[in-house]
Amino acid sequence: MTIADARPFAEPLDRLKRAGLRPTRQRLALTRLLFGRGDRHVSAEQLHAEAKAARFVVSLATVYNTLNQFTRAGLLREVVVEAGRSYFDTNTSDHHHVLTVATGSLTDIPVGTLAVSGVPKIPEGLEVERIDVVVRLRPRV
Amino acid sequence: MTIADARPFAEPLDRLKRAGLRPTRQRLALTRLLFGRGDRHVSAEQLHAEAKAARFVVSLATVYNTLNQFTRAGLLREVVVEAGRSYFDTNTSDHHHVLTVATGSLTDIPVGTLAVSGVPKIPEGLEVERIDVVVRLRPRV
DNA sequence: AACAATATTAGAATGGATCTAAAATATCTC
DNA sequence: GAGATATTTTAGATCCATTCTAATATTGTT
Ligand SMILES: [Mn+2]
Ligand SMILES: [Mn+2]
Ligand SMILES: [Zn+2]
Ligand SMILES: [Zn+2]
Repeated sequence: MTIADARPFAEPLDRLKRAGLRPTRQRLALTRLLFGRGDRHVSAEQLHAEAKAARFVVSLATVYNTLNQFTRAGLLREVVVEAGRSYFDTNTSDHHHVLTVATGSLTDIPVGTLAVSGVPKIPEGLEVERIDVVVRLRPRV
Repeated sequence: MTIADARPFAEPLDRLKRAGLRPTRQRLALTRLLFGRGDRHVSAEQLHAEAKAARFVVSLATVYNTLNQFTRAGLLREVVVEAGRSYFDTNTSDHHHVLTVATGSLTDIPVGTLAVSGVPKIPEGLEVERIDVVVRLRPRV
């Protein structure tokens, strides 16, 4: 067991500090909710509701600010699955997703499982930032 | 040259009729704009502006209605690349996309070029509806 | 403690998308 | 073609996720 395992919040907070974000009460509470229980895919509204349920009142504006700052700092990844709603993913590794359209539930495909081949030549001056793969599921007919 | 080549609007309109949609003036005009010049990826706002520029005034509500009806009828495919905006794709074949994030421009990857392997087992009662792949490009550092 | 920098917040504003319900148009029946 | 019926179009209202504003609060520094 490493020190990181024993203090699961230490690493994100270190990265926060390195990103120039002060460890405020709000950011600490949201960090605990986000990173306290394994990989998650949450919307801003969901996280806001969770904070309220945990008796930690934080404004929706701060939830959005924090999620966007964390994303810019590389602590989170934004996943867009349908127009008008985005999920924030605590798993920032290079992985892909399965979306059950009917329920809106999003799950990870383990890293290294799914592979993409035959990516076309990229125009001069540009490079691949990321490849997003979403496997969309529907009820079997 | 086949008859379909000579009458490029005939096929979409036939499909429209088969889908139970009356060929109204608005739907005809939008069909011409959508399918008149090769594969396209347009937003509702864009199409609305194009109609206005072509001196065919149509309400934004009708543009949305039409795009959604066409999508349900299989004439168009909806592509979600960023939260808050969706594109309608006149290419309904099984293909993938390259997104230049900085400009928002979306281009097709030719069918058969890009391949996805290692899709995980799908839970009982569900099946793959579609696999969306978006190659996101950024300026080279 | 004093000060400057940064963060939080309520509420307003934005913008894409959908809804409403009344007027217009298309199709059907005779 | 006339009249009846079904569908479509439309302006404007409404929705809803997200961002913005600008006033207040907290944080880090000296
Ligand atoms: Mn964002
Ligand atoms: Mn839609
Ligand atoms: Zn994920
Ligand atoms: Zn396409």
